[in-house]
Amino acid sequence: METKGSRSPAMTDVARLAGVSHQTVSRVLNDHPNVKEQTRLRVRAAIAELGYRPNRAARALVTGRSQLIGVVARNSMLYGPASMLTEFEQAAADAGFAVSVGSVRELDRDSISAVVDRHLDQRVAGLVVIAQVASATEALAEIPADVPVVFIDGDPAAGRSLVTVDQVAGARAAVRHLLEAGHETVWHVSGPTEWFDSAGRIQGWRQTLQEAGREVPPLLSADWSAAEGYRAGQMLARMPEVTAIFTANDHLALGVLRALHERGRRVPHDVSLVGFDDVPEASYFIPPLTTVRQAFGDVARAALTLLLGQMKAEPGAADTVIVPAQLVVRESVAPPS
Amino acid sequence: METKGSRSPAMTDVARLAGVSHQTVSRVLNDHPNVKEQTRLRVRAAIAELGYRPNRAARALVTGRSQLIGVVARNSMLYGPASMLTEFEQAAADAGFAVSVGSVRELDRDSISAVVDRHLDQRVAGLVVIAQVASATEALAEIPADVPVVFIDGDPAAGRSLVTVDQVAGARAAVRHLLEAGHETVWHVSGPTEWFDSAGRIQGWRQTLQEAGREVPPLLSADWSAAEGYRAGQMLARMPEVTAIFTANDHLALGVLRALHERGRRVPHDVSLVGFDDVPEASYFIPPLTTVRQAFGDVARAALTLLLGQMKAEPGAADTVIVPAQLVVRESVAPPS
DNA sequence: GTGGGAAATGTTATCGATAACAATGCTCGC
DNA sequence: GCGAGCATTGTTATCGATAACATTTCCCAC
Repeated sequence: METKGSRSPAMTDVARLAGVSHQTVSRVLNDHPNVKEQTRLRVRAAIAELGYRPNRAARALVTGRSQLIGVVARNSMLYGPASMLTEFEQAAADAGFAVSVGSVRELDRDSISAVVDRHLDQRVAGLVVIAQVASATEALAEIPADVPVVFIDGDPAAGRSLVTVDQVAGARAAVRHLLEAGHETVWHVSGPTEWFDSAGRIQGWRQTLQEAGREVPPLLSADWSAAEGYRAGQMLARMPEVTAIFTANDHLALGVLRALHERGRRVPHDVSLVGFDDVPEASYFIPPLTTVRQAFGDVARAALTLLLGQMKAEPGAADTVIVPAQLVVRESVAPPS
Repeated sequence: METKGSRSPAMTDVARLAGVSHQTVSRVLNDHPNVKEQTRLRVRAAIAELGYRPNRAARALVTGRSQLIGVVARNSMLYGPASMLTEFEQAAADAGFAVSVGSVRELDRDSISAVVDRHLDQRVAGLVVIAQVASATEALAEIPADVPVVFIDGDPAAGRSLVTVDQVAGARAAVRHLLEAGHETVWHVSGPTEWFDSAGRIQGWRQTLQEAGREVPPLLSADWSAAEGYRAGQMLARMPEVTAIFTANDHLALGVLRALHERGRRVPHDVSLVGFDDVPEASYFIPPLTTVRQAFGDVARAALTLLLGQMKAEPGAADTVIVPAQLVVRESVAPPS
């Protein structure tokens, strides 16, 4: 387009070409009502001819707000957060927004404040905080009240604008599936307990067992890694009474799978297993893993909708969207032998 | 900090408090040499007292360039690109830059141009293009020559500023490792052949076999998924002469692993297997996977360094950095039985 | 056909920084 | 003790958009 050696055209260039004032060009650009149709077309033509594109910096300066959405996320290669981010970026791009990521090593107050400040420097139009732990929610105190904010995965009870997957229901589906296969009870390898996601899954697991009048075995809590899944699996593999395991994500399941394999306990013949996430590889585990899928795309789109809503209307409007989770049945569950 | 209800302080506020002109404040901020030490301190104090932070939009407007680096990447949850992105964001943040991601469904010219244009709208200070296929490199024609650009994973022969992992050497190490274990030859399940990464790994595989005077078996090419790895694995599992397999990434290896398992061919007893990437779960595959690790952090930092270099000096300076890959030996390789 | 009011357009101020130039102040040599 | 020359600081213009207000145009009712 703008392969000319000179600088890119500004609004006044368009105005000159169209024979109007720059303000009229601005009005056309912003879809103001009081512009004659004929003028509008003339301006549009001039814009097209020059390949004009508005300078976002200038606009941001005068309006005090950019076409940029800041995302705060933990720096991690975890499947969930990473999926979330790409999905959100796609949705935002479709709505004409750019996304600036600010990742943070730990979700503590200070790190989050620093990233939020960086985003505010850029005069972001809104913020999305992927806040899987309570400390992240606390950091919201740092965010000025007039900046639209949406949380993903935060505390469902916080009364802030928030989108999250129905972890409890997902876990219930997983546990119910195992009970229905005939298992007496279900063991759970959870994620870090300070994560809301973990808490929800633990709660769903515990409730379902209790409602069915089953004994609730001790909780094994881990981080999200295959390594810790393996460690937990080594314990579980030694206990013959363990016939059904629900892990808080698929990578934990992978670790458990290997531990069971090493002790000669076969899945699903001896032990049934259900994961969470439905990572793309899950159907190629040995055996293919029954798991719970989270609709990250839906979460991302819902978050964007909430954010855009806040930009138009009052920021700070609390609105909670809970996206359902879905059990994906494969071959890692069977009746107890 | 700026919890006051009013707007955040501007440079003139700082100037007034420090008893200097706003220009002097600007000079302090930009580390200009000719400011008296005493004045500098006074201004610094005023900045701290007010919690002043420069308005990036205003700066971008007048300099024509923001403190924002645009990254163009394919929208995918592949381990490599995703790792790349987070690592780069970290490095950029440390250098005081924000990162705007622009992901794209396909790496064709049009999609890339669109994303690049969006970034140019934001007046990015530089661009990083994660360009795994040739079509991405072609799209560089759209990028004005005065914008610093660094490619990651692009065509090593393109003569553009580029950082990439030494795919050839990585593949050579993998194949050599298998040959040294005593295997007659090594089969290869590659990624999509139009990817530079794939091409490099194929080349390294082929070269190493040829140099050792071994027969080069037919290439099995796939996408990067466990699903296609499984399909390729089903074929390979049926062929008794296959004793060593090198897959172009770990997820392919996972699929192969399952296919071999299903046909009762044991790894590494009957078949040896080497992957590529070293995803965190790789040591929890059954058996733990020998693979090749790519130093994504190094790639990201090198890319940033190149980019900053271009910003200071001439953009367009061609400079190629090749980051080594490293074989990680685990348990999926053994001598042929 | 004329006055009123809305629709359409133009003018000027503004956002908050940097750049270019102007104007001080200081040091030092003779 | 005075002027050259550099170090330091201030003034004004500028980037490219939107906002607020001013002005012109148009249409219609009376």
